[in-house]
Amino acid sequence: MRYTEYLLPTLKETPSDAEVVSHQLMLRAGMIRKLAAGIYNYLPLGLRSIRKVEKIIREEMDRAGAIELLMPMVVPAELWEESGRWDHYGKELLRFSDRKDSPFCLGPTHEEVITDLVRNTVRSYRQLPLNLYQIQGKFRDEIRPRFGLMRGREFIMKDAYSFDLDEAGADVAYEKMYQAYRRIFERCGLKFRAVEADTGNIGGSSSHEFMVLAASGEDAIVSCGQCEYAANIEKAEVALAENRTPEPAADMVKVSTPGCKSINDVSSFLDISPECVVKTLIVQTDAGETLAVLLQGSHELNDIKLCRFLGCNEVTLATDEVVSKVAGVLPGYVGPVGLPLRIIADHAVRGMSDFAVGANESDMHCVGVNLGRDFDVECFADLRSAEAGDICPRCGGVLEIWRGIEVGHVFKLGTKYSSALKATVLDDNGQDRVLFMGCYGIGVGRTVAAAIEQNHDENGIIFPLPIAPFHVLVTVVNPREEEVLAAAEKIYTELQDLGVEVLLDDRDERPGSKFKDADLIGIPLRLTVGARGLKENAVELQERAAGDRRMIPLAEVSALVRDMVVTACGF
RNA sequence: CGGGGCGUAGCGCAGUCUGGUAGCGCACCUGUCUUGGGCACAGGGGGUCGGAGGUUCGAAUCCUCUCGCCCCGACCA
Repeated sequence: MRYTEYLLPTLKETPSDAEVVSHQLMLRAGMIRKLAAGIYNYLPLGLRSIRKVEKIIREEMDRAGAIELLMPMVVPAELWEESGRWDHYGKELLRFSDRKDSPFCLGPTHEEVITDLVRNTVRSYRQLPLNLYQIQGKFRDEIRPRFGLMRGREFIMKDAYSFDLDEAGADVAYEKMYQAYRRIFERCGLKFRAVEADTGNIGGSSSHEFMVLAASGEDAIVSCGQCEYAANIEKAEVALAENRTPEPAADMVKVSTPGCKSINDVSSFLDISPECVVKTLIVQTDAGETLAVLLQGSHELNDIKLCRFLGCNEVTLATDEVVSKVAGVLPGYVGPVGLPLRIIADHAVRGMSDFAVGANESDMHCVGVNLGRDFDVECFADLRSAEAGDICPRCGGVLEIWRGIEVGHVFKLGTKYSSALKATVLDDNGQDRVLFMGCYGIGVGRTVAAAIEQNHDENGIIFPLPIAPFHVLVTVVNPREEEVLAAAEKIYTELQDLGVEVLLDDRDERPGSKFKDADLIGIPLRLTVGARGLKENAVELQERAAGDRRMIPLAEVSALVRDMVVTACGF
């Protein structure tokens, strides 16, 4: 492709409404343009990158035995009513009526449609297992679209749905998808982790998220330095410590702690470590219960674990007013001794003795407090979030914390949709059997955005070769010099004949502008053809990632570049 | 949906408080010049100041309503 015949509108300045780097760079590199909140045009350069990801996905899905189809984006309401989600999905589901006033929605996900298709077309267990996928535009009327392609309202998604006769079959399908996903993100050239995830409200028993590691990621994940264990922080288990309760050595004493409302205040005022303080959090559930949760001072409450433990949907920290009413004191001085509430505690508290707690009196704490002697708790549970340095719950190694961007998610759905929509087949005994399903999603645009989030510098994007819009950029230093232009065009043609995707910057611009644009759009390999090098019969090769430059003889350059491309993405 | 902020040329912004001929940088067009890290000079085009109503001799500026967009929270690929 010749730059002068292409549409590649780069921006020198950063548009003010773009907050995160990937969004800024995609705008500046001329990959996307916004049409409305959360809705984007994919410009030629951006589309090329997206198509690369799609191609890798297709190849790996096909390899794993999945079959591509395409479902409509517009879905009749009756299917959603049948699954019960028409009433439960909320405003994210964009609803509208056709000219006959029949209700429809734009599909934000396609469990209903695929299940309907399968129940109408698959009759026998002999047609199973089946895994159907599509790559399609989705629409979710997000409350708050943001960060460009990272969280748009309209977005491109690969969604796959597996159908099996029984749970064991579904497990096999799940494992195949898990492995396919690993290959997909490896082939994209991304650093990622597959983590155990909370199943959220889609339901189902087991689930993994695929997280592209990036400092700006919205999710925190933990992974073990020694073994394969990795999990979303929402779900990461905390290994049980030895938990022998040391014998109390001190008497409980009330001490004055004026103005000490936080754990840090208390521990530094009393000159003890935060690990010797127990914090008492008053929480309220959506079921209307108010209770106290005890944690070691330095630990963080994990409200998802707490919800799961309590069997409720939501917990919130009680307001100052509520705390005053139930504990008789403002937050900061609440403690378990004499507290007239249900009290549960994190496992770590079980191993503590002679600790400090709030005294349920303003500006007062108690020290030398001990479980069992001074107060009791109803039970112990895993209620805190894992931290860097914690012991791995699987192998005893040390846990690390990373930040990640969720680009893929695999779920075991069980029979939730198949039973709601009565998707059954006959088994070998002629009996109706409800299908076991799995669903598997990848955000295609988000994967490109995450790749940029993970791979950029102050000058622009640094594309991993397998998903770069072009493999190589050939910069013509001065296209007005005939020998220079001719040499560049020769390389351009040679490379194309070798199957290399090349962008020829033949613009009559100053070299500086072209180099700046080259850095911005992040094509991994760059050849600079100028009079200076041609005198030596050579061109300069620069890798965007490493930045170092070397001169390559004209006669060798095309083959060398082809080899580099083949090595990186094996086309 | 709750809280905060912004709409002035394609992009980035000033001007708004204190009403008085709509500006700057970049980009764009023409010409000359220049060509290994966003040249230089000269000339030029481009705006119903988000929209509607109001106050006023006069509104980008003050008032009312409205639309759009961004940021912080709960949701998700």
